Formats: sequence, structure tokens, C-alpha cells
Amino acid sequence: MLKKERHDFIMRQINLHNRVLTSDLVQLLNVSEDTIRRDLQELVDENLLYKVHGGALSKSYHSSFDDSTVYARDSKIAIGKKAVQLIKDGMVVLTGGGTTILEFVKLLPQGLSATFFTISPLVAVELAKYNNIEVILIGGLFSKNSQVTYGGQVITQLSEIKADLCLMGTSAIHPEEGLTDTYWEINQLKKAMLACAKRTGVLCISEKLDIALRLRVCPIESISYLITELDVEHESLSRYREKELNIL
Amino acid sequence: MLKKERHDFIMRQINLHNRVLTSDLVQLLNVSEDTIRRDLQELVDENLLYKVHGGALSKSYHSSFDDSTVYARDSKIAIGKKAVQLIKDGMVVLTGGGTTILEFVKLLPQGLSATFFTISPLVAVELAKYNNIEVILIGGLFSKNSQVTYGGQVITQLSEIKADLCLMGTSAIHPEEGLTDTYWEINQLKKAMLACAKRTGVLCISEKLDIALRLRVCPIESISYLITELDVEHESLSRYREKELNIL
DNA sequence: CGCGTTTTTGCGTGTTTTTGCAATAAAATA
DNA sequence: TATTTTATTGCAAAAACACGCAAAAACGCG
Repeated sequence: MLKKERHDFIMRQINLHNRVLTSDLVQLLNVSEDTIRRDLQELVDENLLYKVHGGALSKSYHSSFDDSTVYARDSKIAIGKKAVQLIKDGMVVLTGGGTTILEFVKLLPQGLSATFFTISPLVAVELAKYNNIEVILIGGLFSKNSQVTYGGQVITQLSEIKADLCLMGTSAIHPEEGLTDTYWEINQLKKAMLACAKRTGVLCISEKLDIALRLRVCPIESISYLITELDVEHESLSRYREKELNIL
Repeated sequence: MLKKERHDFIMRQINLHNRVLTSDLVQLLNVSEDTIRRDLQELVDENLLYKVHGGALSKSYHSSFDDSTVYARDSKIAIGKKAVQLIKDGMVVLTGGGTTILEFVKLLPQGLSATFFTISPLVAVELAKYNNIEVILIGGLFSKNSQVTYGGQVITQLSEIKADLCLMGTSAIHPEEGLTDTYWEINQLKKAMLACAKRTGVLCISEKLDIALRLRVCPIESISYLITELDVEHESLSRYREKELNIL
């Protein structure tokens, strides 16, 4: 293998996973540690990555580290970790869009082998970083606000899918009113998504609890899992515990 | 064996495997290392490949390790500016993916009112920033390498579209061989894209000129506009000027 | 044809690049 | 602190490379 090819390989790994371990590269590329170290040093000289003890980091990673632009990022990561537990090898999963789902995707285990349908381009791009995940992007009109595809075509395609699990973010959830939304199109979309999955998980930061908006998506009983960043025993969730749904 | 034959052989190997080792060529062609090295140097002078220690690499093999640092960004912006001139209010445009297209999208005028179909999630997200552009994302299997949707479903959907203009990036273009590609799926995809647009523009940085890969997408005559970062009168384009296509 | 010129090719020689190893230093971990 | 893991440095061997040279072949032209 040529040096340039090795460099390209390393850069691909870095851009894919934002980080790379020297020891992993040694195995993957089947060369000595010294060679990898020299490679990394040369890439540093070309200003393409950061070198740290044990491996290297992507440059864009550092800039996206102060990515505090994502509102309540810590909470969303906590939710993501819980949601990951629902995913098993071989599953067919349907996801919506939103920053919470995005954080969830970033937390999936590397080796996971599964099929993901999604209406969110950004989620698709993130999912594509996993080698063993098949990604199907559902196409249609693209919403400027919610950054997902919507409209009749999307709903038609959804009707042809049978997923094991549907994961979606939420605008509002209420113990009596269930899942609600403000926009007609998004409302229709969520109904269609619910309809094609055996079970549904709702990812919901605590501040969206106990809110009801104009349009009803589904009653609370239609939801299988409610996933928040709060402890399962937290009192804010007491009124949801009475209902027939699993709280994570 | 004549020198020209050797050169052709080397280029075939390169386009087939994206790389070639000096030592392999020595064996295959049964000549001395020096001859191979001279050959490679001459091919470099003709701008047909990259020479590296140990062999040579294809020019089209510019692995997508550009996340933050888009390769040849200036050139791509120059191309984008030219491509923008083709877009008029009310048009229906179909675009592929790739960094060149992405730069083009960023350069569109704010007020533009048009309809864009695209197979690239990233392009869709970028297009969504324009208020008066309707964005339709064509869904299907999502390719981890090229970051676009592909496969039967995409092609079916494309067949239902009638676009005024199709804009695509390119892996390789050659005055005689036309547009070519390495992967079957992408090849099929590009054919389908061409078929549904009245006119086609190819965005092509100059280093992709005069390269022919394994699979033919279309002859050069099927292209309406060739858009490079070079001046229209540049000599590298002379062999394309003889053909029936507009050069921007 | 003859003769000078150019092109092509391989060889020898010295240089540079690449790579792994060993010894030592530094950092992380327990 | 002790131990393990990771880095650094210098060194040496192998591989790849560049350059000049010369023989052979191809070419041009009177």
C-alpha cells in the first residue's frame, strides 16, 4: 500500500469518526506503530488533523466541539443514550428529524447492523458513517423549517414500510392530550410514521412535557416508549407512569 | 512494444484500479524501472495522473477526505459562479451531489424563485436556505461513498420528472469517450438524470478533463454545457470546443 | 543509400525515501 | 508510586529514485 493511500485512509477514518487510535490504524493498515506515527505527523504538518496521545482528532471536531449551538445538548445526549438501548442488531428502524434524533444517531454503537429509514437528510448523512447500517432516505418535498421531507409522496412511501421501531422527536406531549403538533403537514407525517411501526419511541426533553398544541397526532397510549433525560422516578413523569407506556 | 502502447496500458491500469505500482508495471511490461518512471513522468506532464513514491494514482481518485477543507475550493467557486448564470426564475432544475454542486448552490442569488430536485441531502439542506426555492429531495438508498441517494427507486422517481436543466458534477470527462464513471450504480443514476432534463450542464474542475473511466455515461454530444474554472479560450479545452457543446 | 540527428532504452552510481527496530523518555492508568 | 501504554529519537537496511552516459534503434534529408 502506498503512503498516499494510507494517508487518505487515515483521513477518511478521521472525517468519519472524528477520531482515530494509533493502535487501530496499526491493525487496519498492517504496518508498524512508527509508520502510523510518522503518517500522523505528516498529516499534522499538512494541517489536516490534531495529534494527541494515543491517536489523532479531526480538526472540524474541535471546531464543532464548541457546538453549544445545539440547545440543551447535554439533555439530548442523555436521551440518546437511553434510546440506543432500544436498538438491536437486525432491526428496521424509522426515524424523524431534529437535533435530539441526531444526537441519538451519533451514539449508536459502531458495529451495529440494522436498516434505518429516515425523513431527515441530516440523519441520513450521520447514519451513513456506520458501515453496517443500511440507510434509506425517504424523499419528497423538503421542509425549510423542520429540515425533513414531507407531503403526499412521503406518506405514500411510508405506507409501504414495516418498521420494528419508530423514533421521533416531539413538539409537545401531554398525559391526557397525547402527542400534539402545530402544523398540519407535520401532523399528517407523524401519523403516517406511527402507522408503519410496530412500536414507537418518543424522544422528549423535559421542557416539552405537559404541553398540548392544536393538532392531535395520537393518544398517549399509542406510544410505546417515552424517553426523557429525567430519572424514571422523577415526579414530573408521575402522570405518565399511570398510562400504558414504558418510561426510560 | 511501443511507448504509446505502454502509456495506454498504464492509463488503463490506473483507471481500472485507481492506482498502479512501478514494480508491477516493470513486470507486466517487461521493461526497466527507469523506463516506467520516465513513462509515468511523461504522463504527469500530460496531466493524466499523480505520481507518488512507489507508483502512481488516478487523478479522479481524490478520496473524499475533504470535510472542512474542500479540495480546490477556489476553482469550485469559480465554476459555481459560471453555473449560476444558467439559472433563471421559474426554472425546474435537477442536481446531483458533490462539493462542486454544493459551492454552486451557495452562490445562487437570494431572491431566486425556482424548483430544485436533488438526490443529495446536503444540497437539499443548503437549498432550503432560500425562501423562494422549492426543494424536492429524491429518496432511496443512501450511498455512503458519494452521499447521494441511488438505486431503483431513485431512477423510477427520476423518470417522472421533467426538468429544464440538469447540473451534475463529474468523475471524468474525455473529448472522445464522453462522460464516464467507475461505479455501475452511479453510472445508471447519471444516465437517468440526463434522460429527464432538456439540457445538461457538467461542472468539472480542470483536473478531471481528458480522463476516461470504465463505464460510459453518455457521449460528449449529450452534454449542453461544460463548465470549468478555466477561461473559455484555454487550450486544454480546445478539443472540447470542436464538439457540439457550450463551454462556460 | 549514407550520415548525422533524435529518440528510446538500460545500466551504473550515488541519493533520497521509507520502514522497522531498539533504546529511552513521557504520559496515562491503576 | 509502580506499571503499562504510548512517544521520541537515532540508526540501519531495503526500496525507490534521479542523473549522466552510452548503445541501439528510428528518423530525416540531401
